Amino acid sequence: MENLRERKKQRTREALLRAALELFTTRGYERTTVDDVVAAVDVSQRTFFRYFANKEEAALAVVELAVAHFVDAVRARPPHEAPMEALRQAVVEGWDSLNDVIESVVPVELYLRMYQVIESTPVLLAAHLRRSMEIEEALARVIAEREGLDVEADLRPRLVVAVFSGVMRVTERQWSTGADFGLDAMRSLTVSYLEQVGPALTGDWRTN
Amino acid sequence: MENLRERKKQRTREALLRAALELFTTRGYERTTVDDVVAAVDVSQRTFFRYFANKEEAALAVVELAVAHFVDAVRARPPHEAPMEALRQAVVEGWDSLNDVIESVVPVELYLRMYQVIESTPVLLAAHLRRSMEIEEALARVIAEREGLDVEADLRPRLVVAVFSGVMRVTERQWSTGADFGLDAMRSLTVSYLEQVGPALTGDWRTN
DNA sequence: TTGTCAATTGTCAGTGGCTGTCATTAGCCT
DNA sequence: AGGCTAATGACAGCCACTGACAATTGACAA
Repeated sequence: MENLRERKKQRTREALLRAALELFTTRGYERTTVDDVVAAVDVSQRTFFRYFANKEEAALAVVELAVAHFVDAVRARPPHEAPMEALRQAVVEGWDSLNDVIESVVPVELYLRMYQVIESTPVLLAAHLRRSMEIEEALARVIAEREGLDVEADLRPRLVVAVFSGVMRVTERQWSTGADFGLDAMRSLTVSYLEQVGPALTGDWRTN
Repeated sequence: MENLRERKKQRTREALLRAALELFTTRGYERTTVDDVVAAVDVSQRTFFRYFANKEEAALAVVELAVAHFVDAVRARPPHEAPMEALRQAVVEGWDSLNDVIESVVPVELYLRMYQVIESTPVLLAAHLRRSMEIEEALARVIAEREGLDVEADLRPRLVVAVFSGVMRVTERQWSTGADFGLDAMRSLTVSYLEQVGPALTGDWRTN
C-alpha cells in the first residue's frame, strides 16, 4: 500500500465487496445483479470482473478469509499432536482470533449473515463445497508432512481430513439453520459434534 | 409409455441426453453449447430447457441414476446391521447390479467418461457435491429410521453418513484420476479405503 | 372421421453473467 | 512537463436461461 495507485485499488475492491455483501444479504444473491453492485460503487461492470472472477467469488470472499485462518491454525499446531487432535484444536482455538480477523475487513455480523445466504443459495453452496474440497487437499498435505508421509502413497492423510471435514460440514449446516447463530454457538456445536464421532462409528448405538 | 405422446417425450429426452453426453465427453462440457446439443437432435433450444432445468442437469443425469440405485441398496439392507456396515455393504454389493442399471440407459463406457468430465470440470464438480449433500440428508433419515431415532435430536445418523460420504468422495477422486478406471477398480478401491478409516482416526499412526 | 381440447413444441424478444478489444484516463517516474 | 504504464470505461458480442404467445400434434369423444 505504498502507492496511491495501490491504495485506490484496495479501496475499490473493498467498496465492491462491501456493496456486494450488503446487497446479497438484504436483497438476496440471485436477485442482486452485478449491475446493482457496480451502481452502488459507481464503477463500470467491467471493473467488477477485473477484481472478481465472477459473482460467486465476491460472495465467498469473506469465507475464504476464515478458511485461510483455519489452515494457518492447523499449520501452527505442535507436531506431536495426533492428526485428528491437531485439526480439532485448530478449529476450537482458531475461533478466538477469528473474530478479529474478520472484523478487520467487514463487520462480523455481515459475515454471519452472508454465511446464511451461502448455505441457503444452491449455486453458492455448490461453489462453497467445491472450494472446501480444495482446502481438504491442502490440509491433507499439511498432515502428511507433519507425519512424514507421502500423500499419494498413504491413504490416511486424505482420510482423516475427509472425515474431519465431513463432520465440520454437518456442524456448519446445523449451525446455519439453528436458532443460536453466533461464533460462540459454533464453537460449542463443533465440540459436541466431534465428541460424537467416535460413538457414531462404533456398531453398538443401543448400548449408550 | 402408454401413449404415443409419452413415448415421443421419452425418446426426445433420451436423444437429448445421449447427444449431450456424447458432446460433453468429446468436446468438453464448457466448450459445448446448448445450441450444439439441440442442433444434434434437431429440436429448439427451448425444448432442451423444458426437459432439463439447466445444462448441468443433463450432465449429471446419469450419475443421478447410480446414486438412486445406491440409496435403494441401503434401504434394502437387513435392519440388524450396524449403520456403517449397512452403508459399506450397500456400496460393495450395489456395484454388481449397477452395470445393468446404467447400461439400460446409456453405454457404461459413456457413463465412465462422463464421470471423469464431472470431476475435472469445476462447475460440474460443484453441482455434484451439492447434490451429494442432499443425498447425505436422505441417507441420514434412512439410517435414523432403521435405528428408531429422530434425525433432528440424535447427531449420530448425520455423522455416520457424513463420515462415510467423506471417505467415498476421496475414493471417487482417487478413482477418477487413477489409471484403472473401471467399475471393478472402483469396488476394490472402496473396500481398501473403508478399511483404512479406522487406522486413520486412531492417534498412533507410527505403530503400524 | 372429424372436430375439439389439451399437451408439446417453436419462435421471438429479452435479461443477466461474462469476455475481448480498444480508446481514455490517471498515477508514476525522470 | 512529458512519456510510460497501469487502471478504467465504453462497446460489442456470446451463452445460459426465461416468459409469452403462436403453431403444431396427439388424444378422445361425438
